Amino acid sequence: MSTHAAARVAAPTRREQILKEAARLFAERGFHGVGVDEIGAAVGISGPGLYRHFPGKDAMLAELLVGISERLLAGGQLRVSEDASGDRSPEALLDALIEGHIDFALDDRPLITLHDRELDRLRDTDRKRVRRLQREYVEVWVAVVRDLYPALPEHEARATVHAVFGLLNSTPHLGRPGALPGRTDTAALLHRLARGAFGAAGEPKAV
Amino acid sequence: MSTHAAARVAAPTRREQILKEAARLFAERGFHGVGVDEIGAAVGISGPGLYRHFPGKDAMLAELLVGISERLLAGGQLRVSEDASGDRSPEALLDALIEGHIDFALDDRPLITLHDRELDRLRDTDRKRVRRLQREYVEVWVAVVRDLYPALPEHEARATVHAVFGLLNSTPHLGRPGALPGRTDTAALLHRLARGAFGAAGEPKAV
DNA sequence: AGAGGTTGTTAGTGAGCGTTAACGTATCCC
DNA sequence: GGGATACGTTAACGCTCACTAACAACCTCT
Repeated sequence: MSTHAAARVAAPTRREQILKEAARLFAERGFHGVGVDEIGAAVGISGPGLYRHFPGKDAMLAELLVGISERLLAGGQLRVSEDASGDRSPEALLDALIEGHIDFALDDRPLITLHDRELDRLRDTDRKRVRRLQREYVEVWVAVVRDLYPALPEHEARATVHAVFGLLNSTPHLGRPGALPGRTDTAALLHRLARGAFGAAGEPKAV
Repeated sequence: MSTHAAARVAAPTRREQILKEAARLFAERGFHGVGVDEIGAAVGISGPGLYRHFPGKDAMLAELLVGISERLLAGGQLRVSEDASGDRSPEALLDALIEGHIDFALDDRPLITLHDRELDRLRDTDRKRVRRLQREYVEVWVAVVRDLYPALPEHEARATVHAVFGLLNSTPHLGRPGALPGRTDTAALLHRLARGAFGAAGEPKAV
């Protein structure tokens, strides 16, 4: 709307630059471990200039966490709704969810880190909102998993989903940014691992 | 040694009380989010009284993280060395590692949280030491996994181990302390999931 | 040209917090 | 009894850091 910039690659606005750098710094040193001066320096302005774009440091974290949660949920819901006609197999649906989550975990590693690390630094209202979005996202997965493995009790399905999130979100521990042996291979490996875990949950005897 | 106390249940010394409460508080609100006054209050003394037991706040975190890493590594090495005669199957050995890690993840949830969350707050020397211990622990697992699945390339084995750690360490997300549907069942489920993931890593075609 | 909005700047303020100082008290040992 | 030691206390210091105030440069529109 307000930006009549070239429709090309959508030049990153100042706000977006700030959010991106803040995410990186928060992930590296923690919310309390990063000063506003550092965030400003990372985008070329210094210190209190940030307050032209955000009402405070908390607001940056809040916008980051709410944004992540909303995008994750929206992505999951989109993939499920694409299957509204029910023509896809439950396996394919679960694969789609896994693939989407892996894309996210590989492309936005700082955000993944923040997502379960700095949630407690939010104001009550924001924290509740993020938790709600997270819960809804989990429920999307649980529904698909239980569709695929009807014999799996609900609480086990939920615990399994949380555990698989832990597995997929391990990407920040896999070495520094470029150390991965190829994004495609890593994604494929994580996918296999996740499917293996779900399979073990749903078909215990196969172990 | 210095404590000639009753051999009974080993009455917790002040230092141990402090470490336990500090671990809980650090896990709940982050290292920088907790003040020394709070830690003191949690053990019945207030504020600077802590400095009779620790040279500083950093030292508490360092002792916690080094302690965790050492216990994890020692536990893993012990389980492997028990098999020095080689009479146990690789499967049983991997199961023993998984079981030990699960016990740890279920019994010391705050420490698990700290373990990968507050590492960067340590002084260089302590951080390097913890990283070294963590790396050695990973290598113990990698050796066992590659023994079980010789066809698995080393970097994939290592990534898989990290991912399974993420899976097992998801216990803090499984609801508040008492909400687990029975410790035994949770442990069994996590064990199945981990074995499923390893199996998928080692036998890709089975998927 | 000049008013107004946007986006910076630097200097300062006030609160929080880790740490130290100075001081009390109980216990142990001779 | 009387030091030494262990373990607390409260008061204060000093630094960091989020945030505000006051001011300046540029862009746009009439």
